[in-house]
Amino acid sequence: MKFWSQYFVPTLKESPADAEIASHKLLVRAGLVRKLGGGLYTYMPLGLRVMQKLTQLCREEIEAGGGIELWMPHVHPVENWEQGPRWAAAREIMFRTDSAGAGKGRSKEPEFVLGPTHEEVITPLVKQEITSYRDLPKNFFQIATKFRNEIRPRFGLMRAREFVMMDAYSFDANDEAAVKSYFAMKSAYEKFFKRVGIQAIAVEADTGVMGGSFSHEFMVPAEIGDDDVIYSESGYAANREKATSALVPKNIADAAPVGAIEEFATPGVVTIAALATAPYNVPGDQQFKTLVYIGDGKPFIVILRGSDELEEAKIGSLGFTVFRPATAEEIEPVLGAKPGSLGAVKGTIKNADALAGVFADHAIRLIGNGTTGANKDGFHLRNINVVRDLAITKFGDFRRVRPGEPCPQSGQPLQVRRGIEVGHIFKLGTKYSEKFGAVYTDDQKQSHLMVMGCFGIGISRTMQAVIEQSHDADGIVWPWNVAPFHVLICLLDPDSADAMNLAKKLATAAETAGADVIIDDRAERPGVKFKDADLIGIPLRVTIGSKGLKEGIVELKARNSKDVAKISLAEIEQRLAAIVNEEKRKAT
RNA sequence: CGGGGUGUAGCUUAGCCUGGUAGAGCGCCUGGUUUGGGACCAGGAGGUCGUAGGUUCGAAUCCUAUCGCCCCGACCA
Repeated sequence: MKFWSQYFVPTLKESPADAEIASHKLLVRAGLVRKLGGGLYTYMPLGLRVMQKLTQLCREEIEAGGGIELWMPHVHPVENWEQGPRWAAAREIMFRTDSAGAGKGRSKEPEFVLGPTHEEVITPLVKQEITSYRDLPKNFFQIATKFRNEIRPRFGLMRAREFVMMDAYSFDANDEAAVKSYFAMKSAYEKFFKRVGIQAIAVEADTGVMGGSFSHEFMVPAEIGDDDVIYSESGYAANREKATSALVPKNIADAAPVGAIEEFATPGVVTIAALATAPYNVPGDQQFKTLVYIGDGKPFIVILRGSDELEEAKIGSLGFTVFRPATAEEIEPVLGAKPGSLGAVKGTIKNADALAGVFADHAIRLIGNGTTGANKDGFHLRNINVVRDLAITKFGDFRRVRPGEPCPQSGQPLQVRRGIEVGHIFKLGTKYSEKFGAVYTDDQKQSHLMVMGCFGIGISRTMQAVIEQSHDADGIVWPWNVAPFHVLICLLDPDSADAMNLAKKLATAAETAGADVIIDDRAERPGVKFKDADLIGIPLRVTIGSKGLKEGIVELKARNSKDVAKISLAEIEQRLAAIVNEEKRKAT
């Protein structure tokens, strides 16, 4: 048991000026964290207790799902990252350092990075240690600090530059086994979030180059979330980056040409909207929108309906390591016109050979014959037929889904809501094992690449997500399993030896039943103690007051209820133990 | 990185527009009265007004630069 007067729970009456959302304010007000700098937080004693509980729950479920815990360095030699597949894409968010600060004296300074995640460490380790199919599958995990130099940290622990994450890495002999590992982890995640006492739904997530449906994010529904979840009543749920709809029928017939291409002057018209108004009157959904990107140094084109938005993440499926929108200066020499008059009609592209490809969204088939830029400033072309006229390399899904479109599984209207990503599971395949040479020998003496998966749970972010999902006007309402303490004994008259003895006796009874107990023995007025008790959100409160003692009772109150039960001194020990046992049972 | 905002005591802030002795509430310390939902009274400590320049007789206030923080966007392995 802990005594509040000797512990450290610095609660605040007022919200800090730099916190905007409820969970961030409560984190600080309840004395769980303090800020050092943007995205950098100290876990105060109470916050650390919550983190430790989350960590232990996570450890138990990941182990039950096949994980083996280890601990890797957070300082990584840069060579590991240079050898890996995503150095170019990841380096921007990595903290970089050298071995000795300034290190001016030496010509060659070893260089290090702080680990944002550990594929580049675990894969070489496994390559070194595992060479036989007999040692597979293996799934290693750690629960440790991660460093990411986020461009914009947000909302306290929600997106921090240093944070705590569980990261697991599975190694399997083949694809089938890797899928098995993947779903074992998915089920471990579901059990973990259930035990935490938080509603987290698995949604399909962007898989980048892998394709298929082998990435899921675990989302906590919340308005302040960073991600949009697209879902339908039928159970379909996907991150907007990944979501599709049944807007375009699967076997839509290609439209026949309606006539010869006609060029027409559109002076000053450089937007979809402008072309949609008089005198042109070409509706957005009859225009071809031509976007130019630079992928790994080469320009490429994406064609969408004028009325659609590009979902940039979906470009990831094209296989470029890094990509970005092209600038007007980069576009003109390739297409021959400035943005606003661009098109992908065969023969109009000034330097078609420079292009890495022309990728078209399926939805342009709905246009059939439409209008697009002429690659000549101030001119557009009409009667452009998708099949006959456009220089398409490949069709794909690149558009951003809109709410109301039919669900790809059930046809019901899609809906959207915000979510906080608290976990992500990913079937990696052989992307890393290839780079690092992680191979094993099978029972036929054949060498094969190991098939990998990687899995993450944001532990510190989950702490805040719990608060975001479970609080009221007075403070936090901790679910039993992650509460920093289960029972708060509110000692209104700490100077009374009888009251103190009773508090200790009840604390012992609750502890014996399996609860963590804190006794508020501060020399504060009752109002202060009650306010603080609600603020820090301990599930069970026992109030020992001199009035009650005269009547021979103490009071029992649950944080998530308004009811106050008066229990006689004769019964209280037993009742308290019984309630603790019941709460433990409910929380599993 | 673009846009916006902001920086005054441990915390929340007023003052800035219109330059002239830096103010309040909370918290803290001392004493007293209180004691079941953030008590009251009296006294007290605590601020180079983010930093550096500049303008001025005089700068928290005006100007410039710079740094930090917050929000929106972009970005997000």
